[in-house]
Amino acid sequence: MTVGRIYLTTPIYYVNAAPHVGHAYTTVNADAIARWHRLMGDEVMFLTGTDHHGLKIQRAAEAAGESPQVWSDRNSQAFEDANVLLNISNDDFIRTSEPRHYESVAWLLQRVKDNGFIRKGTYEGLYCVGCEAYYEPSDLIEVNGEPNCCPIHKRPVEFVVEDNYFFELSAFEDKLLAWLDANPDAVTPVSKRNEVLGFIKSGLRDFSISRSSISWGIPLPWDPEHVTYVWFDALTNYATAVGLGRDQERFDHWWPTVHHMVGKDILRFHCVYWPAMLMAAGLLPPQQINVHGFLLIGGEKLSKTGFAQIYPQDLADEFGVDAVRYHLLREVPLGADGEFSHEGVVARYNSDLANNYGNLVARTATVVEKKCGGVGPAPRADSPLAAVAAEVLADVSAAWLEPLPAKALEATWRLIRETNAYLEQNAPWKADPGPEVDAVMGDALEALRIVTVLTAPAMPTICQDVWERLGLPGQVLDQRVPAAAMWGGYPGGLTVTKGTPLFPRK
RNA sequence: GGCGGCGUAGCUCAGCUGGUUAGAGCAUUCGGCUCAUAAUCGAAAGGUCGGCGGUUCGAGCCCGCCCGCCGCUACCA
Repeated sequence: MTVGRIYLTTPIYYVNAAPHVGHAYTTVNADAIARWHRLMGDEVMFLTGTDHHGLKIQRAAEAAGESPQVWSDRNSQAFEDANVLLNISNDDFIRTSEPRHYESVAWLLQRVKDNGFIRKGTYEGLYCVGCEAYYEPSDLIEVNGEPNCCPIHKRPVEFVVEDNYFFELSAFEDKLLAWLDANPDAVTPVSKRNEVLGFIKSGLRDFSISRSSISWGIPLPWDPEHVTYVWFDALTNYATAVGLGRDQERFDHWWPTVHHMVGKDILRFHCVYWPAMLMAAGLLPPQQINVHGFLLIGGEKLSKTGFAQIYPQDLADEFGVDAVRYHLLREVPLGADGEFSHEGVVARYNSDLANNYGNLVARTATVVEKKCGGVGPAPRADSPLAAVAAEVLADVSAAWLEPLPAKALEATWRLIRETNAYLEQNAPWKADPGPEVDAVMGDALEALRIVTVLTAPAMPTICQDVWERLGLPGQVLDQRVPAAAMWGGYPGGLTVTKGTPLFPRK
């Protein structure tokens, strides 16, 4: 299966907090998928970025005595730094405070309004002056016998009526259901798709898209007294980056090949609001939205266990960037929540990386050195490993496209295990140098070559290292699957280098 | 309350439209090997497939009830 062209996104991260493993989880998964598609020869655009608007940012900036622009841009840099650290291959990095985004948001809003899906209305709510925010009655608490108090400021909220513009989400129930019905894979995994369906079927209500009480945001084109409130601002970033309203040709090139990678907390906005907004503008909804769960530490959501936060830099210092990437991709499959622990990282690092992959490279190189004069022989066309490799390639390819990186890596490791067993069975270290030993070692080298191609999206740097140890020229990332992962690609006659352990045991 | 999902070896999980002795990885035990990062290979052990009842020639997979756990139930980024 070839996709041909794909536009991948991560959410834009709110610059209110520093990047942690949760962000890394989403971003690394999206990155590996993007790299897999490049390996397939697909034309790929991969976007990530940061969300700069909203009251929290405005407040935090004020508290710091800075403009929201300066404050948010500085915090945004931390996310760019994290991307560099984690070897993220994004083609663009968007900030919602950029002029291009203001242009695209204004264009989209005007278009939706012209199509008749934005109306003026009044937003009535319980407003806390201290928070400058509205609350739902269920959020309020009782303080000293006084009901309806703000949970933060512990004082009564006020009933306020504010002029707002509303997006007529209610007009899109049928269209959204029809879209999901016609595109069973539009939302993955199925459990999340069901949630979306349930939500839509329960009835959709229009939502407010503007605020006149906030100044840090994008003004509405037809009423500059209001700034855009959340949805049209944040979600539109995906369209901004490919030129919505500014470069029609470019936009048409990439839309709607877009695949969004999002956490389950923002599922509804991406699977209901966003498609409806696009439809309202006469545009097509996203091709796919991949919803993942949360990393848990001791059963608790990462972001809520403040003291227990783990930062990518610390993990990278201890295990190396590629090992961290591998772990994030392999340990918790996309979809459900999963436990993240230091012990878990160590265990998987030792078993998968040090004992299996790293050690296979080491033992193979040593035997080639001792029995083949350090020159890697060519594999046999009819090697028993050839059939395994073919199955693995098929499984791995399918898994990356689901997309389930964890499943893809698990399938890849099968070839590593089979190769270790193959070496055991043939025990080339016992035999005298000759055609038999050459054949076995050629097979092992070929299996390693294939494993390394298939693993490159997950661990680009280590795999390039292995690529060179095998004596192969060029860049592993320049290889193209499936051709480059088919049996028989190792030419033989190349100098094999052992080198130091790729993954020293912990 | 409503809607949805989950509960399978010590741990993390696979098990498509029901069909011979229920699978994988890790962990454990035993044995082999010694090329390798005390890595690796083989074998074994380990499960009343949450419980009860039903449909069926036959159910982990279908139906009903029960127990336990979780998610969503909107303008919070």
